[in-house]
Amino acid sequence: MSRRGYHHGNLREALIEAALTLIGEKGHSGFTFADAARLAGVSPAAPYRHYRDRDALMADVALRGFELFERRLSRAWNGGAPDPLRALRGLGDAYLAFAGDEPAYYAAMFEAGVVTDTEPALKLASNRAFEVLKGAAEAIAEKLPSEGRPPALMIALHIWSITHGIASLFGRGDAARRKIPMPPSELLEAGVLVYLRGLGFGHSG
Amino acid sequence: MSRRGYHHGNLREALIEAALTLIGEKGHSGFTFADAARLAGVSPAAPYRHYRDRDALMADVALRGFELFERRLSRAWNGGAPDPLRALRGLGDAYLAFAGDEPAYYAAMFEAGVVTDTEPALKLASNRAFEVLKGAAEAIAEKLPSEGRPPALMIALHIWSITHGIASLFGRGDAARRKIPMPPSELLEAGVLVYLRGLGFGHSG
DNA sequence: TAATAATGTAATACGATTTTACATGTCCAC
DNA sequence: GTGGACATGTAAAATCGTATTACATTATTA
Repeated sequence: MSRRGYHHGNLREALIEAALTLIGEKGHSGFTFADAARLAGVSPAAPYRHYRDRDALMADVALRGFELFERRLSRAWNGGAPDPLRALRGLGDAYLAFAGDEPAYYAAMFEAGVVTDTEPALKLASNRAFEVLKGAAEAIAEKLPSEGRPPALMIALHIWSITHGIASLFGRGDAARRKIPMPPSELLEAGVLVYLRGLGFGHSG
Repeated sequence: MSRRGYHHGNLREALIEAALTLIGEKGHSGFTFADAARLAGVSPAAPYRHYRDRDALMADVALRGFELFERRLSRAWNGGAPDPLRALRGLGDAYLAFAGDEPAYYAAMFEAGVVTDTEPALKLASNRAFEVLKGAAEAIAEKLPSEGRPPALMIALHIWSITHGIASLFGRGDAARRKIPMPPSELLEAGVLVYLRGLGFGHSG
């Protein structure tokens, strides 16, 4: 992060670090390109060598966020071990922990208005993170009675939605969190258990 | 909106209108105080007579958004008529329709980083909107088997979370929407039905 | 090692933010 | 009604972020 001469040496990474710090402090609209440059110890024009504008830096933060997110979710899911239900619980906890522990990444990914469709790398990283959830839903679906079972994609979207809703409304690591009389992880676990019971989970099928 | 003399006559309202227009066009971070002033036809300093800064204007947009939201949700719930299940479906549809049709309000309420806890009026309006959901959850809970039934508050939080998650991820009226192969309202309805089945809805209790 | 690419700075133009002093209009007490 | 207080507007100016351009320095490599 500290530069040794005329050239910084690793400005791109330093700008990402600076953006994360500033977003964490003041929210996704509370950081400027010039702030990031100052924090990295370079002139206000230097960041333009690495990013077209502030939004491009934000998009790169989101990209790295999705990549980190995917790793965290994959590790938590752990291939469905020791059993799909426990692994799913761990997956939900990892999702909530990410939103709580990395509010800057989370804001860049989901709240800064970054459009994931236009940038292929961003779209890919976002899809990969979702694929972890989809894989989990498929493993769960196999344990369900086949009669009237919805597609695994729909199950994945339901679980993603309630998890994302809880994370966004109650599980954020900043001032915008709404307070409720229970931990978000408990709320999520209870909700998913009710949902899975509604799908006949645990019955023979 | 058009002024007749030295004084605007209704600048406060005009600024809200301008903010909604600009947020709708360019997202919650894509409008400035000066933009709003220009759109209202006044000097850049005029808005400061009505709002401390841009964030205060955004907070007022959020406040009005919550008030409108509460009216829309109340009307959709309609006291639980003709029956709680149908009314709940209408409530969910109203929630999604609000997010889709009023992305500017929705962004100010849920994505602009407005802290609802510090401003009493904002907190009140936000709570009132949630109370509609809570009332619906209570009406639904009465139809459930009493054994192992979670508190109505928890049911309300589950339904709020999945609805908000679907609205945020798939149901927004702007470019940040992620695309899925089904309408958000259908995804929500299916999810809530599974959840209610998991609570024993429809069984005798 | 010399040319070239990569990466930084300085200077500059422009616009947004925010304050201060001042101008104009509204409205209520009398 | 009218005069003064208050509300609400403008103008001007200081400060800062954005973004471009010309130039300076370092890294890379043929």
